[in-house]
Amino acid sequence: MSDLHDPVLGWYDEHARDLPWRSATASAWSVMVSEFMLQQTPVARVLPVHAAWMERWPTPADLAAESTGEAVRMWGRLGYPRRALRLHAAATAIVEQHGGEVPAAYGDLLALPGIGDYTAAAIASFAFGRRHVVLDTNVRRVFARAVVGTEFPPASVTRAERDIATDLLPSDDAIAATWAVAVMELGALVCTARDPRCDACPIAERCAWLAAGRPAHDGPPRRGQAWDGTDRQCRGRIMAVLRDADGAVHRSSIEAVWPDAEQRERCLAALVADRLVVAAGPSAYALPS
DNA sequence: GACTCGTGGCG
DNA sequence: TCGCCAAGAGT
Repeated sequence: MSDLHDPVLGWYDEHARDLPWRSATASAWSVMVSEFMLQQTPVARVLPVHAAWMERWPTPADLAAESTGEAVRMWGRLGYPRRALRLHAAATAIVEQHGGEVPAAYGDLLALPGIGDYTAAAIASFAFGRRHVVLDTNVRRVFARAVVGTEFPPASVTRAERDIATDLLPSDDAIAATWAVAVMELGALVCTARDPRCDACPIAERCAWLAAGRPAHDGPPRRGQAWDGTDRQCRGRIMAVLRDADGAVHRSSIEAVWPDAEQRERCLAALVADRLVVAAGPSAYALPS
């Protein structure tokens, strides 16, 4: 299995994108901000927001000193704005519990809001060069194809996947960290979900899926995410109104973007419960101050 | 495990 | 056109 290392590492050395959070001078905070923003969000959309964010809040303390509403506003249209809330909460915890420095230990990272197994391993690995299994959707797809021989990984992370990733993880910390980002990059650029570029793949000769003739996914159909008319669409409309306003907005402005009163009120209440929105008077709402 | 939670680009 | 998908986490 370890004969995958050299080709992947060599390919990465030649083809890695020059992303800001990968620069030699990038801070751990920059890496952490990028990981929050990249959760379920493509790199191209993260780039400008990450740059603006780091310009305005170069350290965790800078963000922690701001209101959560400003964090949500700066988050812009990245989606899943609760991530902005969690990033703000994580920055606050870093100031209060870690002297303002992003912790390097996986366990300390995992304890922060908005950080799960993937993000904790990613920050420890990418920002601090530590040896961790970094299992994201890209890595899972690469291993599913190259090692298992299936087009896609299971719906949720399995023990078998973790075992494969653990077996393949180089023993040296620094090499393991590069390996982690290299496999992820291979999944993002070559071993893509749709239309993979096997002709450009450094491990094509060792890929079980390619050797099997690229068999199509046969498991249960992977259900897509409904959107039209959902609460998420409704919440998004409401958040857009509040983001684009200077201060509080009258409820009539919110009513204008979602005709279904029952759903609108339910979503508004949920947004308030989530602390993404606060009531600003009897019939006005705003981002939290 | 199954659901929920935004947004927009691409084939 | 429209379904699929993008460096997941929390409940």
